[in-house]
Amino acid sequence: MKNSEIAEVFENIAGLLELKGEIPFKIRAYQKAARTIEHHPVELSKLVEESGTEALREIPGIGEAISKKILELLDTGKLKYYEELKSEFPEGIIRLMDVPGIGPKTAMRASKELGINTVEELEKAILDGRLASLPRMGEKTAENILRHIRTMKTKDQRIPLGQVLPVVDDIIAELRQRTDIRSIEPAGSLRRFRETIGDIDLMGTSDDPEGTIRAFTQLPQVVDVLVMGPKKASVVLRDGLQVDLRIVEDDAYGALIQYFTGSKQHNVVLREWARRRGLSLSEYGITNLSTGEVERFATEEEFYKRLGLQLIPPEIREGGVEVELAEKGAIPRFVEVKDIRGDLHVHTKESDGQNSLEEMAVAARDRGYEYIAITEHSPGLGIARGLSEERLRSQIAKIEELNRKLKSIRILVGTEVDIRADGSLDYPDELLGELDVVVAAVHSSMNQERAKITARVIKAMSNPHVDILAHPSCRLIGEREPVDIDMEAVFKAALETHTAMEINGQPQRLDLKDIHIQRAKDLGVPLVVSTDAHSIAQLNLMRLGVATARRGWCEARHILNTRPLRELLEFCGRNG
DNA sequence: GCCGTTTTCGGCCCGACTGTTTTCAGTCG
Repeated sequence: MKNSEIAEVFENIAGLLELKGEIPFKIRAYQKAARTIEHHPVELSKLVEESGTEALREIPGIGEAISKKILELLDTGKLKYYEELKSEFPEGIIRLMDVPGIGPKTAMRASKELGINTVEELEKAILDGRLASLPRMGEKTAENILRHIRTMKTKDQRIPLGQVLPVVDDIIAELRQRTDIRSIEPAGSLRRFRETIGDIDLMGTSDDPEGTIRAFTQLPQVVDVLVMGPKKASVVLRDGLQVDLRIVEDDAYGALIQYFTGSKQHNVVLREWARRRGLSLSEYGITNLSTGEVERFATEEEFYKRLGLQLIPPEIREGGVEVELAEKGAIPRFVEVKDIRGDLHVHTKESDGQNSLEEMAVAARDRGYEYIAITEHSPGLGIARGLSEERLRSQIAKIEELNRKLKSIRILVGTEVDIRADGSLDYPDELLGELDVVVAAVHSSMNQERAKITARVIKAMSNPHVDILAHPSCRLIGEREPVDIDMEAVFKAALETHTAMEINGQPQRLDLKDIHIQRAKDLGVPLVVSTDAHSIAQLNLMRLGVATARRGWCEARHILNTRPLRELLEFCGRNG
């Protein structure tokens, strides 16, 4: 049983306990365990297999009772406690609580008194006025719930990060132009670079909050203003995205951005931690519980510092071990975009890219890179104008010529060679041997069963010419599920065959994903961060790839393309 | 149900909003 499935069971148990009216702390314990398991970098089945059943207890938030339940789930695929709990309630009732505005109390009353157990039945009961007749319910509440049901139906809940970033950049640029806003930055899951985003949260400081808020609600891309007060507004953009802007006073900025960056779980852990030390945290500052005195903070750094903690990078604020480590000063400096010395996966016009070879190389040079690998598709990918052997040979010649011309950057001859269904590669070994960098990737037969696709990919990695496995899971966020591959086996093969795993910065890919990156890093698997750019502009996706690496706790030393050219070529088995 | 530089028992994050109530329950982030 996978971690995500185990987490779902505990999430559901928490929901059922809420309906039952259990004490909130028990409910929170299950919720916390679910979150922790969901973000755990190692499959618990592997963990138990390799380190024994006791290893579960080491995970924070997992004690005796929950570890027993995990073992039962791993052994039998079922959990007696969960089955019994489910049987106490009508089927499907916890889904009612997915509707904003419906909590456990309302869900129970609706079910008991009105026989409502699905969202459809709920909608009907609102329309014929039955819901409003319940105690503490009224016309207005019912109407709001109905509105939420309708938006749930039309709106995709979460949007891929990459779609949101350019929108945010635009808004920030316009606000800077039109108002006297001083600092402005995103908070929330956007600042943490989660792979999908719900709403956009922006925070800033300004001498004229009201004027700034007004200008914000009047931006051309705004179609609807939901809330507008003196310090805060919520608007809806043309594409349906909701954006909140909050203007705060300078000396409150630190505590507020900390609070709104989250994650929720991180804040809970941080507040529990502070409470044990006699401090109470809120979005306004830090209260000393014995004196009642409140301290305010202009920056987040000061806020964490007052708690005796390192500044915790937003990317890892998930409510795991980060607070504990920050206390010991044990959070390392994570990789940054400026550490990256080159991009190892880009396309040009020759295959399915938009810019010429020289344009890409010059753009890379202008970014300050030392090297860039041109990695076109191979012939098997006809749809992407994959290069025939002859065309690849002629590209090698062109690159050699360009290398003589452009002095300050080294263009590496590469390929993104297709891994065929049987694990063989789409170019002969002899030709692959002439290249500086060989990136291999799966682009077809993605629904092969687990054992088959795992063996296929490992076979390709075992080819001595292959240096990097690109987008290992092949997922497209919100569009295509990852292939069913044994990632742990792939990582072990990577160690044996000296193959690097790619962290692909394309917004719909972000592949490897955060928890796999963390696991690969812990195992010592070499990693690269690449953009898979199909245009000059996409070279900027490096920031997404790097943020994803940071979510996997990577330092520069874990990332191959932070190394100088000579070391990189050594890894690839070339001598420069 | 979890956890321990106050505790192996008795705590457990904090504040705001909304609509329904006449002082607050329920929900949310």
